[in-house]
Amino acid sequence: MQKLGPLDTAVSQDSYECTIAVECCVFGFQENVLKILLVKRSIEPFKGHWMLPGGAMGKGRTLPQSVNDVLNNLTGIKRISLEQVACYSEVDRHPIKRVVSVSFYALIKPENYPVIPKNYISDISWYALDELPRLGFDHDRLLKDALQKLRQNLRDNLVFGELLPDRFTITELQDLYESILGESLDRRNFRKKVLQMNVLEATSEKKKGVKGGPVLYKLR
Amino acid sequence: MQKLGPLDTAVSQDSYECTIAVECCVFGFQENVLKILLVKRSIEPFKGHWMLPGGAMGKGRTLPQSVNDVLNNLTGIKRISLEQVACYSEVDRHPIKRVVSVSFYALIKPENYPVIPKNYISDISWYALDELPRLGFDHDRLLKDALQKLRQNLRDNLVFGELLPDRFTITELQDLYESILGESLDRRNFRKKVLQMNVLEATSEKKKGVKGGPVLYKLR
DNA sequence: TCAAAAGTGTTCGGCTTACACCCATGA
DNA sequence: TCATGGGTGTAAGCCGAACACTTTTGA
Repeated sequence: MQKLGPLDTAVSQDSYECTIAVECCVFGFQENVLKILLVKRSIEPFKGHWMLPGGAMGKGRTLPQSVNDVLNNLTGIKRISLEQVACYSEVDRHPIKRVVSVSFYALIKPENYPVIPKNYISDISWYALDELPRLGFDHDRLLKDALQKLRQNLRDNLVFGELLPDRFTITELQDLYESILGESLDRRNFRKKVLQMNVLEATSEKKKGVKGGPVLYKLR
Repeated sequence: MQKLGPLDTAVSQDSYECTIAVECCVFGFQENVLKILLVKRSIEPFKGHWMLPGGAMGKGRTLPQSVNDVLNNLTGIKRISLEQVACYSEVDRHPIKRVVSVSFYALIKPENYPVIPKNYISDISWYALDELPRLGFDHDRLLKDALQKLRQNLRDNLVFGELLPDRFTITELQDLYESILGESLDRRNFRKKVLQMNVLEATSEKKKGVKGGPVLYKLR
């Protein structure tokens, strides 16, 4: 076993310090499919590769704050809420230096957050999950883990963040669920289930421009 | 919003670096109750306080490796397997310097891992969960989160690590479950459930010295 | 022999699944 | 008017919860 640097988190002066990065899987729902926000790097390493937006934790900033900082600095997205996924510490996960990353996911409505590539990002785009490019670093794995966590949370809780507009039909909600879970669900059973959760409230409006004239719901 | 130190995890030379610590909730099952291994600090800050064993990540070491390093250096425990719980990044969680901690939990048989206080640890002890002292730093919270994760994993998977001896009775297994979950379970339902999971195998032996002569089981 | 723990089966209710027809609306 | 999607109910199977008596063993 390797000799430890510091035995104590409190007092040792010779602590080995290391860059902590945050990486964020920003999920959005667009054209009826679940998408993930990717950015293209214009610098080495992994120049020209698509990847999850990420960057170093700021001094005096917590990890969730840093995710917001990073997103704002790379994509223009501001103040979104996040869920922690996991921490990645393999020594060689970054080709140049040691970086420990903490990954997060977020659920947003793309139409509320116009994105622009900033700083070293040359391109930015929402990708459907089944049309993903190969990602830089170990972000394929990070994305896989985040999606799994999202699915788990969705099954447990019915939290769909702010992926839908304020008023939505049950079919739209079902499309969202199917898109996230990657499986199709029975219409009647789905309706029964979400209605008896008692979190939806029917409005008096109906959705126009679609056959059948479905009732619009809102969150209670 | 605060200016970011580095915008890029890859190239910037001026990255803000910070100590990463690991903290470990080592659970054991002793005298029929779930216990947690605590150590008493002999140095400031929190001198004289009980806390979870923890320490800085080592250079060139992953987080799980570092947990093992730290445990070995503080308690003598070697090579146990770990589950990641969460990452804690509040700026003031350490009174002297900035530390980001990643917490883990582990399940071991205390009789297999004799513990001794080493380095700056003045005392070490297994505590029942309902007799806990107040812990130093934010370890009360870390422990609470770890216990919740352990319970969740237990409900999902039937994984009880190596908390039990090789041969055990179903009642012993049930005692373990009740102790971890903090609730009592119906004997018949519990038996049915674990047996139909098909992970237990009855041996031809019966446990001696206990009334009723229960059959000993082992993991399949 | 008696006290304590082991071992065993059934019933009930709720939840999930599967499934088909009529209605409202836009084209 | 017709094609599309919206809206609805019921039956079957599965799972978890509740519950009592007999058997085995140690004391």
